[in-house]
Amino acid sequence: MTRVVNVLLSLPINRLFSYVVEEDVKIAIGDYVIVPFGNKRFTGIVWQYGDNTKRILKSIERKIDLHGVRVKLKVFAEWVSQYNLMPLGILAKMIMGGVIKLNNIDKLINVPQEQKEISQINYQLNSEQQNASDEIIKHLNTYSVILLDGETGSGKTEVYLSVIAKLYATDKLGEAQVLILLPEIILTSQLVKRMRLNMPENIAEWHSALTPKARRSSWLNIVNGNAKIIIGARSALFLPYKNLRLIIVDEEHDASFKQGAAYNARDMAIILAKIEVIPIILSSATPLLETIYNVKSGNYIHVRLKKRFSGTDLPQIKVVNMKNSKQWISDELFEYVKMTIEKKQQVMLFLNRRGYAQLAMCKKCGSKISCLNCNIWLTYHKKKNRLLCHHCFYQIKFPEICTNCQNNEPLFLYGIGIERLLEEMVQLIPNARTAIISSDQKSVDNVLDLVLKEEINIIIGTQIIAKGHNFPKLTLVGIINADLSLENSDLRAAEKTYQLLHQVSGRSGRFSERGTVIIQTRDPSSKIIDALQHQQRDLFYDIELESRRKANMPPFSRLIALIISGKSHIITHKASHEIVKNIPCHDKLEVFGPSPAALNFLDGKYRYRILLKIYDKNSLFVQKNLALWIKNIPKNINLVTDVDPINFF
DNA sequence: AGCACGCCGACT
DNA sequence: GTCGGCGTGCTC
Ligand SMILES: [Zn+2]
Ligand SMILES: [Zn+2]
Repeated sequence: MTRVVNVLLSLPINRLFSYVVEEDVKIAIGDYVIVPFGNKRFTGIVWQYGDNTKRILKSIERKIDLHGVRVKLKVFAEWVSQYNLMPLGILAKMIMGGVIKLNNIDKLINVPQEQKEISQINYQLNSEQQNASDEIIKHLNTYSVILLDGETGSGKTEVYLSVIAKLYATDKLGEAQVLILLPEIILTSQLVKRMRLNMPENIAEWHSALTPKARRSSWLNIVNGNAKIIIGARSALFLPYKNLRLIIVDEEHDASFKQGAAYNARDMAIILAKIEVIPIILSSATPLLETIYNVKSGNYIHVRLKKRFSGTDLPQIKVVNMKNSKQWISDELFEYVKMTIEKKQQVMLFLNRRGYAQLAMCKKCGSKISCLNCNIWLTYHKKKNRLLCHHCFYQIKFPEICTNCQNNEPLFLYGIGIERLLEEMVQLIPNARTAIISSDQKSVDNVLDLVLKEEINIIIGTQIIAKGHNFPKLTLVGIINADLSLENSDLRAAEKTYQLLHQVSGRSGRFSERGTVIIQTRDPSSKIIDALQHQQRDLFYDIELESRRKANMPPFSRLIALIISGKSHIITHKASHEIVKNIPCHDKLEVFGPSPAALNFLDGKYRYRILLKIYDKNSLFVQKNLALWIKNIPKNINLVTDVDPINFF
């Protein structure tokens, strides 16, 4: 009898391919194999046993002699694929970590596997850390979600180390592995350095920027169990751990855990913990609203980690009403900046808008210059003297005459971006030494260096300066437009503003004297601003939760967004309606749309959006039936699904 | 994802 | 005439 197996290839295909296993070949589920595919060869994972079909099958070329994928990881991969509506093959690729490739198989299987010694973990806990650690340790033997609720400066790393030490002490086989998931690549190297002091031989780093050699070494050590602590970015979730016993999600509120329409790594980490029946620690000083909701519902365990010297360094928060103001920088902010600089201290100004001006408009005919591919205005960048589209790559030289009416007066520049903010600051304060930290910069290290050397006294940024840095001289933070983040169609806009303020408060004057935060807003009486100003965290969460409850938004429902796009407006519009028509009535499902997407024309394509609201917590009704609903839409229509979306572009 | 196949516009 | 653009379909 010929044996047949179904193999998962690391291609973006949501199906398996059947192969014959030759008589003398030993193959088990989970094995890595090389197979012929088309006129090429590929690596894949034996996913299940198959039946002999009528079709003539090719044979498995050979098995790669490595420890195969465990059943629980397969279950996890299948769940992630189904829930997030992504092809299973993508998960094969992430499991293999870009390491199992045809040209380097021998570098994987012929390496001597020396067993590395496990070093003693050294740590010191203060009483607050000890309490938190004791509380977490109670839950180490089963699936549980623990919120470690504490400030950045409260020494969470020490708590992690103590919990990890306890885990190893109770692990008889000495195989336990711990995954620490971080939101951004830049953060990994800091923590890796810190952890290597403790366990020089047993730390593995994982993220997309590793060199092929480092990647291979980390992957092998994760598979063979030499790596005990794995510090990684989101893709580290899918690696074939030998014996994963604990997951720690650091800064669980961070938006980087979900990238665009892709899976949410923080949420998937919880699923992995559930499948592996292991504990997961979510750590943050400003937890997600959803996390707080789950704490209140008794689903998550709440462990508080208090800061030792809290109270003394809370900044003073001043709210400035900009409602009828014609200026970008209020008199209050100006006075404070001037004062701070005179005292030889540093200022940070935050404005989430790149470029110089939001749009350019003709003074005579009022025509505004927009992108040819997208339905948005072009942003003026003064340094380049160009108008750029922030949603595609379109850009033009700044025109000297209006293309609409040939008027040769200079175009009027409307709105403010960080370049213009910098210019105004320099005009207002002659001895300002400024630097920009913008989200389109590749590295901020040189700027941070200048800040630390005090060669800069005003930092202007679109984002909060790289985490994990302390600036003792930074005593004033100004938020130029607090309303901006509340209006950009983001489910977590209010939360993000709160997080920003919190980080900023922690940043400002952490050491020497009391810092000041100035918030400029057009709506100073809003409840959110009020809760922020008085740092009433519980009040903030209560207000936000109540507004979510009223709007039936998450965590009181779950969302799935469908973005339908195509080059023809009519066909795209028609296809969107067709999809909605195909969705059956269901008492736990509400359908909104189709409506033109917030970006209704992007990159040369018309875009419509359908929003599905699901009231059943665990139902996969949409995931299971979507293929049926979209079966008949034309081939030239593109569909993107965003499960649990956070922004609504 | 690749890669082949095929159909239409524009250029020697 | 044919060269090459990409839209479409298939890979066990
Ligand atoms: Zn004009
Ligand atoms: Zn554009």
